[in-house]
Amino acid sequence: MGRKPSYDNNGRKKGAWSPEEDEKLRDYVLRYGHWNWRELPKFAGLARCGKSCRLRWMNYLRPNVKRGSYTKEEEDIIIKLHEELGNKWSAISAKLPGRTDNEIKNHWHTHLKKRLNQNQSTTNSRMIIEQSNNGVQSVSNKRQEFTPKQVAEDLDLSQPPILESSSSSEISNLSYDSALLCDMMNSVMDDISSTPLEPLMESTDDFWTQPFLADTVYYNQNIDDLSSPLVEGGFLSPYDLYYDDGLDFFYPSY
DNA sequence: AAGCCTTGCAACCGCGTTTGC
DNA sequence: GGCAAACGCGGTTGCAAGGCT
Repeated sequence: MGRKPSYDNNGRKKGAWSPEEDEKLRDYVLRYGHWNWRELPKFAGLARCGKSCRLRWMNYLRPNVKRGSYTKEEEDIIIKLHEELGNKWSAISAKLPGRTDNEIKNHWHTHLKKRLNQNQSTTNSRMIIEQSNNGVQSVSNKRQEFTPKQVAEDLDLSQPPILESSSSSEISNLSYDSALLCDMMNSVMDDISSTPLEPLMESTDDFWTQPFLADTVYYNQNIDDLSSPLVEGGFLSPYDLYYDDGLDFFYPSY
């Protein structure tokens, strides 16, 4: 998948990345970090623009980027966070360890949005059928559209423990409209109420709020494996490296 | 088997924000 | 405060793979 490799007017390569390019970029960033994306490709020996390098690193090469299918828990978190944050994909990805904003955005457009739309249309269809059967139209039934946000608000998703403890008698007291909405979101709600989101989110904050630290940790673990001399690796060091005790990043010394 | 259509996702593009001078 | 460069984000596009006819 992806785009055909091509070159822009400046002779910079566009399109799909080759394994060799990936290797160059990965090795370079693991060695030196992303000190300046614009200049980085020159030093790394890549005929790419900095933006392209950054994107490739962030979405594909970065250590701990999780590939593969989403778990239901992850999908539920995305749905819930999308209700709260809208299309703030980077904010959503910050709560999902190993998932990138681009990946979440793609997954949303190709899977989750579709799934929600199906649930929505199913619910609306059921309402129409039941209305015609009963000949009854309550005020709440007149609502044209049922967005997940409305459901979340109606059912107070911010307090899952209450839902978890809801008894069947309580549910029976809900209005006709709310019951249908409940039905629509049941699968989502079950997971949200039974999955403690906060600990998961808290546990991921440390990693995601310190992405470069994570890179550096990876670097520290693997620097010895990159045994070839820097210049032999096909790229140039932008600076002489040195560590300041107690600091976790590099200082350039031009 | 061949052509067309749909799907999934990598990558690009434009623009707003942040940072440094 | 103003400006330019760099960064980061979100929307959009392009294309390969698989499904369908």
